Amino acid sequence: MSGSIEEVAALAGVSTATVSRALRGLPNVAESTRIRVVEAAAQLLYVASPQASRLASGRTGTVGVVVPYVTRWFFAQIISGTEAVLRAAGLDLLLYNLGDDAGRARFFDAVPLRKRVDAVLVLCLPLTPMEIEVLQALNVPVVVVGAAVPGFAGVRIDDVAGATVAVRHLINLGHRRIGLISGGATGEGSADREPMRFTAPTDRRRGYRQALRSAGIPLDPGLEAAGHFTVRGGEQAMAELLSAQAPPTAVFAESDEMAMGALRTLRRAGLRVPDDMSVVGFDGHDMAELFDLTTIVQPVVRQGAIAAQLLLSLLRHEHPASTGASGDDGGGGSTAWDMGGSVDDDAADDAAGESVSADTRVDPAVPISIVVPTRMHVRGTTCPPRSWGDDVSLSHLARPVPPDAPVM
Amino acid sequence: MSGSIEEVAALAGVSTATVSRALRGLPNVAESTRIRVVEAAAQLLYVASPQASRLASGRTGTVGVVVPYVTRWFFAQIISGTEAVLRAAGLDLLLYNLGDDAGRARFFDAVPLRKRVDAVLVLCLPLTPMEIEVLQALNVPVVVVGAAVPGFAGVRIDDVAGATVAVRHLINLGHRRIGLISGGATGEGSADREPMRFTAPTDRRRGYRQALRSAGIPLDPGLEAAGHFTVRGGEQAMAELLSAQAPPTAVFAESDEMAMGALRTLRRAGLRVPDDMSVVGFDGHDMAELFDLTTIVQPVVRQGAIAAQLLLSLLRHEHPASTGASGDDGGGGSTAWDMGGSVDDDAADDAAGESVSADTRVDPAVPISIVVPTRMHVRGTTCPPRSWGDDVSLSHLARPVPPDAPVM
DNA sequence: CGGCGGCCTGCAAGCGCTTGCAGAACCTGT
DNA sequence: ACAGGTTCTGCAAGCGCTTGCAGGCCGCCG
Repeated sequence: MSGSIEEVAALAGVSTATVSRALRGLPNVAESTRIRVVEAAAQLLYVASPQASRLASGRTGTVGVVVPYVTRWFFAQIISGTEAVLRAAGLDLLLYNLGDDAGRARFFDAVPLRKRVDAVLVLCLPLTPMEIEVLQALNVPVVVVGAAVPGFAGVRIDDVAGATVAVRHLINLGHRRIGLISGGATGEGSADREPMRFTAPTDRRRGYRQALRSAGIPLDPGLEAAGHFTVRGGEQAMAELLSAQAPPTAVFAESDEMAMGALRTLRRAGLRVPDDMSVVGFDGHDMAELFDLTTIVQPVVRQGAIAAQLLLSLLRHEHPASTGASGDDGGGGSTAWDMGGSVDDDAADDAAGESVSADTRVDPAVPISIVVPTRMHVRGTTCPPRSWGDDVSLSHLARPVPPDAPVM
Repeated sequence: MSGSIEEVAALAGVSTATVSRALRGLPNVAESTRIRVVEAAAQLLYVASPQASRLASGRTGTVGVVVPYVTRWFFAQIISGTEAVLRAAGLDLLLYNLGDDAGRARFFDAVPLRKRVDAVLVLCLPLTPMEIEVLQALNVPVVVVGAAVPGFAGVRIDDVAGATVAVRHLINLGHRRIGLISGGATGEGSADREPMRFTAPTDRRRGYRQALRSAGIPLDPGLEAAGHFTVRGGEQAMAELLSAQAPPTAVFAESDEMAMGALRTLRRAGLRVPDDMSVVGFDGHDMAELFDLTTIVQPVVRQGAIAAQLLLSLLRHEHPASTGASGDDGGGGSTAWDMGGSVDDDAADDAAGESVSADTRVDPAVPISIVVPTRMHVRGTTCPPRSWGDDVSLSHLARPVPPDAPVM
């Protein structure tokens, strides 16, 4: 097909070694030479063969991205942010779509990543010890988005805090009977559970409970309904809550999709939102706006971008040994950064911006963990309970909490 | 890292050439030898270096997938179908997310695919002649999904027919003033138009008009509103239609997302659906069910899968020369297959199943074009017009058409 | 029994780059 | 003017596979 490095070398009157160095911008090439080489390359429309470079250099120039389902809004968003950053850095992205439990097992059995990637990005999977081991055996940097996995660097939000803010919002509106629509695994062993076992549901449930507790509202197991982490799951959970003998006046759904399902059930039941029932979601799904849904917005595209940047920085600082925990500092914790708002963004996103600079690492042995902030977007699905006073019996127990009070 | 082919060769007591052949399942290896080699490889956990194979063989084992936006439901679905098939075939998928016009230009300028892929899959982009040329210069098979591009093989639905079915449904319900919510480019030159210029809007509009015409209903430009191919676009277009002096009693939206936007506008305007206004969408979006939206469902994941299979078959039959049009048969048309329902599916999907077998090609010189069927899913957003008879003046013009009459 | 065609296997020449090492050319300071 | 640096550049040895070609070994036909 198109020319090889030798032709360029010949045309520029230098050796292939010099062409290679010049084109890659290595420092030890005279500027005049570089210009000659670049021009020759341009003239021949030369593009280096990635296969050859990879073989010779031992770098694959590729990052593996492991995702539960590409089709889910959330993951597609993250991939989009990741792709932009990786491409800008000249890296290829190798996509692995798990699909289901079987696919997940197949993936971790076959480890199709061996010799194919320089780094791995894992989305939202709370990895099992065995899976962690498999990834570590790859001996490349690993970054996890949307889950905290011991030993691996990560980017995520604080689900507990986000959920707390959501529920506190409802409390402040005057609600006392607040339901939870949870995406957590239902029957522990049953085949009906959410296959990927995301950690978000658990954490968000924790945030829900915590908000209630700290407001002095007793927990009521009858106000917690669980289902799949999907629209349908939300529909069913809401139905379950409605059929309770003392239904809530408001619900917190652990995802926007579940919240949408809940809204549908409510509409079918002839209940009005927010008059009869307030609903809060979580995630900041594109469609949430369409439902005028109050929700906790997390920067999604940006988490993907940050994760990619983190990966790049790990790739640059590639240190021999230590692909996981091996810290000689006490404990095996991780360095956590809470990020305020700030600077530039390659991939445009919803909220404020963060960035990870190249040399921000604290201690190479301790994996970095970046926590990006969420914010509440109050829309039209929340308002004070219909007949404020219904819950008089409880209301004296609740102490109002300012919505922006520190969460923990 | 892990062993090389030589170690396997040594352990199995054969040459590296034999290991290579044995592991790839080439025919000329004695079965006993193959077993020994396979065992040795397993014992050493040997995995061939893709970089080395690729360099030596000249095949990249990679397919480039060019997509307007990964974040759009539709494209994510297609990618999912494609990924499954390609992975099963042992091919890697290199994702190119265009993002916007600038990204598109950048892509076709730099042609980042050169020397990197054995084939290219392009999603829904009506390619310009220049873009076609660029892809042809790659000299690899190209398959286009969701658009008919002369000279390239493709997989798509019949948008005109689908839209016709949708509108005919409304006509049969008794509607005579039927609006169109179009995603077509608004101001031709304006920066406000849909950047990617998909062909779906144009074709679906054509179907809309055709259905009206063949029912003897005169076209009314005042009943056609255009906007972006998004929820917001649908919102605005619906608002435009409502503000007309003689609003329609039903609307056909060119996508489910636009239909959702339309529903929102209607709700806000206090109109009830379907009583005051019937709405039909197009695509079979996951969320459509949530809105109980009547829509034209197209198999999306499956189109991605079929496209991948088509690509595989092109890769297998790789014929020298002819990467595009070069047919010696009269005309430059393409071989079109209309597919009925049938058999197996690697990637599970919505409706019936199709499959492309390896040796179905008619004439290597004429690019294959596969048309998959759509079907209408009638849900709750359509019903007869409120006051049947409002349009008496027009109704005598309309001749009812059975919903399942042949479309063309 | 010689020869011929098949079947397996090994040899070795790449595939097109990268990079350690060494040499050439050019500075610097003394 | 010379030793000791710097800077550039070229040499050539790989990187780990694939594959055309040739050769060895058999079995079988004439």
